[in-house]
Amino acid sequence: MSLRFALLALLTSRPMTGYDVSKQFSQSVAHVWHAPDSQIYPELNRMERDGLLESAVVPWGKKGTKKEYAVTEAGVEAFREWMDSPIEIRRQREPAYLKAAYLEWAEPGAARAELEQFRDHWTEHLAMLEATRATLVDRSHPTLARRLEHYDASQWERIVRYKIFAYDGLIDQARAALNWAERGLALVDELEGAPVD
Amino acid sequence: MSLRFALLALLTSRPMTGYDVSKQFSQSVAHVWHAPDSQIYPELNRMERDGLLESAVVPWGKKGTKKEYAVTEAGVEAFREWMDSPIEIRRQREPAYLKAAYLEWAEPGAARAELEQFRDHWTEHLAMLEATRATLVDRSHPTLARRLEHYDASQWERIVRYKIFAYDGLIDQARAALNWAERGLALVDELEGAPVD
DNA sequence: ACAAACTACCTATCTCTATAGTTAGTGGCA
DNA sequence: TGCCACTAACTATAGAGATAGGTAGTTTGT
Repeated sequence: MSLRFALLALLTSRPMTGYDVSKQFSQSVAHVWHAPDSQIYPELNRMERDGLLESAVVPWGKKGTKKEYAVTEAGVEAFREWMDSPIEIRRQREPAYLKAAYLEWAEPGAARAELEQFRDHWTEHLAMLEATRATLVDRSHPTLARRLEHYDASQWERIVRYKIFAYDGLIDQARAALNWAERGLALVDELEGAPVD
Repeated sequence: MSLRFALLALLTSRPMTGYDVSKQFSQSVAHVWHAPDSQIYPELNRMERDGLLESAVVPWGKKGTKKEYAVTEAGVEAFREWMDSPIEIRRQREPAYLKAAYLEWAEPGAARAELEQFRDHWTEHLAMLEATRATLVDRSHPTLARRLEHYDASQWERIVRYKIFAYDGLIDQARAALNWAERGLALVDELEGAPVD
């Protein structure tokens, strides 16, 4: 159900076509709620059917058209209602930690490769999060900039601080994961002997 | 797909009935990979069909019977193969962080309630993880104790250290989440004014 | 003039998850 | 004897999500 609200969150910044949504999504909301375009298009349709969005057909080139979605009053209301209702707690589901608990079954080389892959993934992810956070701090983030236009300047600080707060949480998680992977690599070296090469 | 391997991991400690699995599961493997019994029973059947498990019918009381599952050679092989293959990276999907990014839409009271609920959940979860970690350190964890029986004492240290390592990672994540929630509550107070009460 | 890359918008299928049941025997106790 | 909690093992169903396609028009470069 969160996908619906992730899309509403994005569309409150400005009306967009499905294609825009699926592109913008991967650069912002997807950092907290990933979804592929094959989920986005049908969900936009359902949201229009449910009255949360309304669409206008916009010409594109000579023959082409595209559909631009805008959030309706009902959509804003639904989003606000979701924001004010308690969050669902997600259950732990982490293949990396599952594997870590049974690492005595793995070949030392495979154990090392896993942890390195995990470390590299989080290193990259962390860099992306920090870069995005920086564009929030200096307000150059395109979606944020568009969003602030609807508000009085007195509200800007408040809006930006919440977004930075969310990224700070993601960055903490990424740092913790990274640090854990490093310790894991040291542990494998200690228990299995340093790699022979 | 990880459920299958989570079950295999648990069943390598000793043969169990479906019921035992679903009970033990919630106290150990579920900390890294949660699943309800309605997923466990059908998956055990499929695993038997695929030759990873074999079952023996055991009498229970006067008329009752139960089915005890044991991991087959093929099951051990499949588990080892999974352990040696690269992990799938999970995509971010965190409703709490999604909401946090748009907290300017929430009523201050609702924002506080969310963060308090999140904090309380992680406080409780952290306590459970730390308690479980302690039973690994002193080797009183029942599943661990049964598992160690199959191994030479020289291997015990190695096996236990990996399990503690996994819990250390989970504990780090829980601490980071908790700390983030506390900072969030302070931020709400700063931006929306302290609660009137 | 043509290809390649990009914009736009889906569809199909399979698996995974969540939620909420059902049926039946066991063991204890009042 | 009846009741209740527990053990045991599912089933049914709907919705979410992953993966892998497809089709058609547009823009840009050669």
